[in-house]
Amino acid sequence: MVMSGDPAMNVPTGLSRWTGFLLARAHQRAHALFQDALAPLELTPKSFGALSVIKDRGPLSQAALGGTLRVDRTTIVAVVDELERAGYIERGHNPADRRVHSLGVTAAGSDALRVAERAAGASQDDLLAGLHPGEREQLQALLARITQ
Amino acid sequence: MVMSGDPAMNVPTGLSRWTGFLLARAHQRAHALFQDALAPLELTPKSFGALSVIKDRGPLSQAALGGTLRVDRTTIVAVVDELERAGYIERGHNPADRRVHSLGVTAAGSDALRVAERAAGASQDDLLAGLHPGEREQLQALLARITQ
DNA sequence: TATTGTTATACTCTATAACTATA
DNA sequence: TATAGTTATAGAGTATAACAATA
Repeated sequence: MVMSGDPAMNVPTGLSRWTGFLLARAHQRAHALFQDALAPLELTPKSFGALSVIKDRGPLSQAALGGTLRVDRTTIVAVVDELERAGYIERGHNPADRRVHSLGVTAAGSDALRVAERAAGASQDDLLAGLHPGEREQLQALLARITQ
Repeated sequence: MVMSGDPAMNVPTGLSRWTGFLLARAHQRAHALFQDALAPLELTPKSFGALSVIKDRGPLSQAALGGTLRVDRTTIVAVVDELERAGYIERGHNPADRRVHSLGVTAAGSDALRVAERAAGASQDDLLAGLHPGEREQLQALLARITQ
């Protein structure tokens, strides 16, 4: 009962059999939608992810944040700078180890995250507009299972 | 009967609800596997895609190739250079319009594509190792439907 | 005037190397 | 010695601008 084929010619016919190409296209679209949805909040998909992790797991170090997001610690610096400049997070001190920055969300960051999550949700609805609720869950579950 | 949740903690918990983040992770993994599989053949995921399109739709112009792959025509130049240098394609002439290059696959390119497709298939099996055949088809079909 | 292919250039993203301050 | 954060730098990847040839 599963339909294969090339429903909308979205991907060059011969390439449509490669999951990698479909993933590339789907990701490209998701990223663009996400980016547009978050832009008014001074957030990028990456900084939104960082803010979300800091809110969930904070206070945590920049190294821990980078490890969670799988981003190099040198790349994390700019992301944290950006979030701090926007007033969404603070670089606190860790009395137990004065090398580390203890990242925590501010009240403004918490508010921004709530708004951003609504915007992200709307962009996700846009991305998944063609799928029924059950199909969205299926896709979500299948993707989770091929993610290393 | 659909299972949601976070089967393997592959994505930071709070982020696992965002399809975009799962797509980013899945694409990142697929790209790495694809790249490794194709490297011995002097092919990248992008040049493999180009070779595949030229084989399927050739002879065609660089502009047409770029349009199909959604890659800027200035970016296509290097991809075509690379494939030509490897001896996989030829830049032919179009008598009807002397501006365009008529791209066609060589015999060596055809052979390389066959080998590359086997390698790509193996890397795809790797990517989808955790999914049953029916689930692979489901994922494929669902991805095709959110691809613009 | 518009289009094809090309080059030069710039911009984004990200990692490596090297530094400091701590441990 | 090793680690956290930082900076400078370099390498991909890709787009914009400008050009020659051709339509």
